[in-house]
Amino acid sequence: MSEKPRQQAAASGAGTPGSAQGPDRKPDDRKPDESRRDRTGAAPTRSTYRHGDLRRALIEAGIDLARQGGPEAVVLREATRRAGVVPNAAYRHFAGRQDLLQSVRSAALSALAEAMEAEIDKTAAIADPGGQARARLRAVGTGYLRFAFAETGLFRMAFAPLEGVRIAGDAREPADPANAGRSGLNPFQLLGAALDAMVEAGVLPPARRPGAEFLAWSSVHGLAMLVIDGPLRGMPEIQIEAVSQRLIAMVEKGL
Amino acid sequence: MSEKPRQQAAASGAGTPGSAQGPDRKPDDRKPDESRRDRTGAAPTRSTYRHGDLRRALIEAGIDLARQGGPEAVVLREATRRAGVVPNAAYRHFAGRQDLLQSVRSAALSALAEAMEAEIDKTAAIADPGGQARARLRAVGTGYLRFAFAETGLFRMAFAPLEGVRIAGDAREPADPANAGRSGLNPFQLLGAALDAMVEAGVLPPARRPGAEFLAWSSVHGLAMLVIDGPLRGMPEIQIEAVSQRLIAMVEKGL
DNA sequence: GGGCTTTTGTGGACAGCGTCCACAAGCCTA
DNA sequence: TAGGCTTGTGGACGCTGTCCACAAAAGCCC
Repeated sequence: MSEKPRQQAAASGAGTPGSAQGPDRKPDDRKPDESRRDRTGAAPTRSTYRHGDLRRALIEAGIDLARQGGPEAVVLREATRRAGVVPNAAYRHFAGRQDLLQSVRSAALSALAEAMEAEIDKTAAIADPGGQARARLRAVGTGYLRFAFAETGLFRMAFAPLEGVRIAGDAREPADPANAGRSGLNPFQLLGAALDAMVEAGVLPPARRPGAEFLAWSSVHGLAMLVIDGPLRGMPEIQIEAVSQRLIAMVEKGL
Repeated sequence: MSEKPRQQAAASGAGTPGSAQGPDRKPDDRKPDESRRDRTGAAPTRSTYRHGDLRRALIEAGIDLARQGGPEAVVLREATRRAGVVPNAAYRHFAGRQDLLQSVRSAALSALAEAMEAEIDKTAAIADPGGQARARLRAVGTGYLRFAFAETGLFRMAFAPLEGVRIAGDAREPADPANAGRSGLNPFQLLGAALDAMVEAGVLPPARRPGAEFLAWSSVHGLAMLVIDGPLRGMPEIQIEAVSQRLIAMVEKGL
């Protein structure tokens, strides 16, 4: 997993001390980004002074960085480097590093939502409504945990503290599309929807829904955190399914 | 404690751009630290070239920094500045920033354990063993959550990801005294002990203990995280007691 | 089309950070 | 008293985020 947090002064300067790519940085070595096509419809001109969609490129670079090093690996200068652009160019699209981070966070949250949706999709074939609703809740937990373990960097990015900003928004608030998966729901709304389905299918008493939501949120998120970098680190993935199974039992039995 | 807070790099450089305290840094403005007394037994000499207990001073500065800014606010140079020492001096006591952070983390963990113990102490007066055991578990949860909200910076410090280091150690492992409260137990061991007491008092079936531990860990920790910088941010503290109450009901009813 | 403004990227600079190296001051022991 | 060990100093390096002034491309209007 965490091999090398990448630069950031990390440990030793053993990697690339001075050389890097200092003086030979020319605008010509910029990679031919095709994303600018969609602006003019024509082929890109030879000159690449204008990047085309730098904002998106920076966010994608940030996601890549976050994927393999978490929030602290999202370094503004490195993102611009990958986009083939000078550091200051980022300030035309973001107020600063925090702003970039926030966009990367939204993307990470969206990725989490999609991972959960993928898991939910597998339950579509179940005919029995009650069984389907239960399987859906289980899928929510499984997707959440699987993502946390498979994409630890992105998961941490999704929940990094960031300058007094609320993360995913309350489940009762309208969803920010940037944080949502293809269904338009953010991760926590997906969980709420799963509980709604259980109530509707009659496998969860309505009176128990609020408490169940609370408990499910906390326990799934807490488990992920404890496993990722807490005392439970290194828990075998086989247990994930078992834990998700337990989750639904917990919710149904009430609290 | 801290005589001269100096200035703090904190957020942006917008505060004091240039001046700082450049050339007038003299060894004479170092505060007369009395901690070096215990080395010689005599009064400290006039010369303060030797600090006396720099390691401890740096950790304490780190705790102070973490308390009001979380892990990322623990800046090595600022810690040395507060200790009245040149940045490199830290390297005589710590391998680097990560190493300092780890020590600060241990201290934060210990503070958490002590906060929990303080809450536990309040339950000592209860006569009925079953009631006492239940109150103790409730106290564990309350103490954990209260600390998370009252000392958010330290709490985040306690659980910050740090170079592939396990945090509090497994509950089954021997306790690291540096992480423990006055009872010698770390936060998670305190929870385990509370569950043990419940089993012993006969209010928790032994077969349900493992699952209960899992659930209690995850839900309390997850709740704290979600409230601190997740979608639940800003939850009124009044609810904390209610949540702790729920926690015990949950554990007893099983999962 | 030519000249204007607006957008977007460049170049250079600054302070702060973590870290490394060589050296000096203090203390301890032979 | 001479040497050696520990601990703090001074100076440097490369990295970071951010600010400023300037230049290139694109859009707009006549």
